Amino acid sequence: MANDPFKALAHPIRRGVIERLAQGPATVREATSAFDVSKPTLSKHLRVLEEAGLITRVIDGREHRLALAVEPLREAGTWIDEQRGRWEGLFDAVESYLENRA
Amino acid sequence: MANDPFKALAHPIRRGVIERLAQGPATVREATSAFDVSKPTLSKHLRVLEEAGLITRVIDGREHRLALAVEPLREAGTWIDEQRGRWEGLFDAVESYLENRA
DNA sequence: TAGAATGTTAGCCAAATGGCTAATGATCCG
DNA sequence: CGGATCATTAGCCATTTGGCTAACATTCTA
Repeated sequence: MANDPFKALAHPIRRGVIERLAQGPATVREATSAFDVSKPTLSKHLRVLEEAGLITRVIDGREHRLALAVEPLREAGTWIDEQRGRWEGLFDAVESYLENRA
Repeated sequence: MANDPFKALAHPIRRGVIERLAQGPATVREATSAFDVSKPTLSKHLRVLEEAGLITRVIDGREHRLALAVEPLREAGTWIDEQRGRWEGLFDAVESYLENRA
């Protein structure tokens, strides 16, 4: 459990759902109406997001209320920032390495 | 061309290569020696990273010098930050929605 | 020049991914 | 009750992904 969040972000529809949920919680229908694929397909995408821990689900009657879970998103963002930060800390070394290693 | 960077980050080996390159440019061997898979497999992973624009390659004799290309990484990081930022801007609305919608 | 080193291509294969339809479950409402 | 609504499961299929071995191309070096 708590599957790879990067893998979950790999599909455009799933990123679209995240974008929708970032503007506020929503039901499945509200969160997915923008995408032109079948309901079962969307259901699968939601499952992937849920298993990655990126969204939470509360069942309320016949509706499922989805909400963004920021923590895994934060971790993913942090990972990216770290890599970028390290890289940008050694810009001197880079060009010389690429052009002509001593 | 300039394929989906998130998709490229979806595999742990590819993220590992990014981590290695964030510490400085490296040859293929240097960048991949930590991973216990065959050379052709690694070669494929590098191709994915390159097509996503996440790394650059300069061929120098028999060695290929790899370097991180920060720009797509920055864009991915920015996307995540934006979603998180929006979400965190409406924490009041969230709980009421989840618990009891008016 | 022969062999070692670096890396890629070609081709194969099993498993995962992403789509679909049909059917099901559960709930709301007239 | 009975139909409409919201959403999922089950099962199918084509494509993609990620791994492998074998073979090749290039370059360095003893």
